[in-house]
Amino acid sequence: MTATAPRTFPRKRASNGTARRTDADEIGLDALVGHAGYAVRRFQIWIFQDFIKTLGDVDIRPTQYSVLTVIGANPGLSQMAVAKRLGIERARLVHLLDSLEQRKLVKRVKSKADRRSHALHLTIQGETALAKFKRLAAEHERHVEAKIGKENRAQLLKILAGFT
Amino acid sequence: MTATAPRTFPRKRASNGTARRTDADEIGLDALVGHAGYAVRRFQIWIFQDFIKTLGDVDIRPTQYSVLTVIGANPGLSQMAVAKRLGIERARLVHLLDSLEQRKLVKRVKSKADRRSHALHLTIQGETALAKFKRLAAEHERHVEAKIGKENRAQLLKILAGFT
DNA sequence: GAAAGATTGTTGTTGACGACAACAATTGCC
DNA sequence: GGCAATTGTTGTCGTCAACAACAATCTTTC
Repeated sequence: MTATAPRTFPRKRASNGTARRTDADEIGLDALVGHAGYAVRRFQIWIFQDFIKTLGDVDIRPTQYSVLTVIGANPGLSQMAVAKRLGIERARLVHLLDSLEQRKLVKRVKSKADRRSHALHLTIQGETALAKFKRLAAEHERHVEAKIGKENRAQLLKILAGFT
Repeated sequence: MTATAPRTFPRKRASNGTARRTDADEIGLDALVGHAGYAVRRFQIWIFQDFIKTLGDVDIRPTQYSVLTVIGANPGLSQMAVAKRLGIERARLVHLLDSLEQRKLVKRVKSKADRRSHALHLTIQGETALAKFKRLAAEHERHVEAKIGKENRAQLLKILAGFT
């Protein structure tokens, strides 16, 4: 655009007299402080990033973990039931299960009772893998405790119990 | 509709007589209960949906609201500073500001001190609009109180204050 | 004072994710 | 038997985070 590029300017030191306020600490949030949604959002981002990192070696994301956990605790569920329970779109669950089935962690068994639906089960490797995932998830949960405090985490779980 | 699915009262029963466990209430979550991330995620989805619905008439989403709030409280900030403060990618902020600028709520002023950066300001309409947004956001916050309880919300804000 | 490196805004891509819509196969209902 | 509803699937669209590359500009360093 502006092809003229004579940059020989007298030194305008922006960092001398006028504070530039580029540091996050100095910037006020005004009304944002006191908004539950903002705090929850930031916390959720942090917690997911820690979960993803902690379970990075096994390459399991939070949603995948929740699917495996529910299937593990309730073998034979249909995709619709899992989707409803976890608040996932059934269209989305298709891809999630495709991935998990490809990794031999889950298998779709054609249901005898309802030939439209699939009964979801963990494979043998899925069971042992989930056990490992749970250990790593527990480690992640300890990170949360370390971040906000043990009793704060317990308090939080109690407050939000109605949403699980 | 996702998180707090309305209960289906009549127990569904397959033709063969075995309970089908399609209702969410009957499905256990096993290890998922006790995971802070899961509860926080579900709560965050609920809270954002209520925010979007409550500010639906003015068509303002949570992220847009946070950007407007920070600019309103700190006029003249650069895009980089806003992005850092809110934990948004600067690439993402470009589109957000494009939209807000198109709606005449925000203006990008070429900075004198640093010709690379833009000083962000609310327009006059932006100021009055933000005032209205804040009233609606306060209404949303009352919804949160009604959902989890007044002192629970306060407790939550205290616990998560470090993430803002 | 000029070269080298860092920063700012921008554009683009990728992938996870939610919301919808349409479809075939199957089931339930009347 | 016929018709509406359900289940899994495929596809599209839009939001959002994470990167990468780039031009313009600033800062640092020699």
